[in-house]
Amino acid sequence: MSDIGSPPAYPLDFYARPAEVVAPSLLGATLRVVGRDGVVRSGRIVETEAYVGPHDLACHAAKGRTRRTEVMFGRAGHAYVYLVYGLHELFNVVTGADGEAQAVLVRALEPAPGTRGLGDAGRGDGPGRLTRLLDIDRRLLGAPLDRPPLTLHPGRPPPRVVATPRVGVDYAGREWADAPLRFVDPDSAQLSLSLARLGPGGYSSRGVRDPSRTPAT
DNA sequence: TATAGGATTTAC
DNA sequence: TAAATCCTATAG
Repeated sequence: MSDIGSPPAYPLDFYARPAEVVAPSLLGATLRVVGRDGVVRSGRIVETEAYVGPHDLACHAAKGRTRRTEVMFGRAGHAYVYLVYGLHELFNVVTGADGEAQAVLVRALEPAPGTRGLGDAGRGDGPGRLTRLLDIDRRLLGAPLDRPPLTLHPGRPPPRVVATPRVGVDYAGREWADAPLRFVDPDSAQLSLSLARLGPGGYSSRGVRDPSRTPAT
């Protein structure tokens, strides 16, 4: 099998940096999966979130080291996949030094031409949608990202990157709920939430509190 | 053992 | 606006 047309996968030490550094650097990268049916599916990442460790109250590692979060406390560059709401598999990459328990959640990607899911899954604009599209589930928990069936490859970085608060973590308290740890390519049409353009170079995300306004209590 | 709630998506 | 659906964490 030839891999001509795509650069080699990132080495595992690429991920051994802080999550808030790795997360924006993954925008534009290509995530590739060999599905259970042997079909190769891939897409260009356009939205990520950083979960920076046990002190981050939105991070699963804040609950301590459990069987579910065990892989987060391990080596960078491995997959942390878990089930939310009893329905959706969410895909993360472990980052940072050993034991720091950080991860980057991949929230949206643009499907590569020809990439389609097993059923009718054809969209990549959401953390649950993209895993269904690429056939990612917990069978890949702990899998390294530098070899099949799961690989991440350098791609064309977006011209701009916008940071916003993370989605769905209001329970974590204001400090962590408001921290700008979500990174998006604002020029992509495949984001999990739409961005409203404010002006040249200025963006605000729907659902994101405007700092110039008084926060609702 | 029982119960509540979640890094979401979809349908009514 | 609520259901779908199951795993984890916490309480008893």
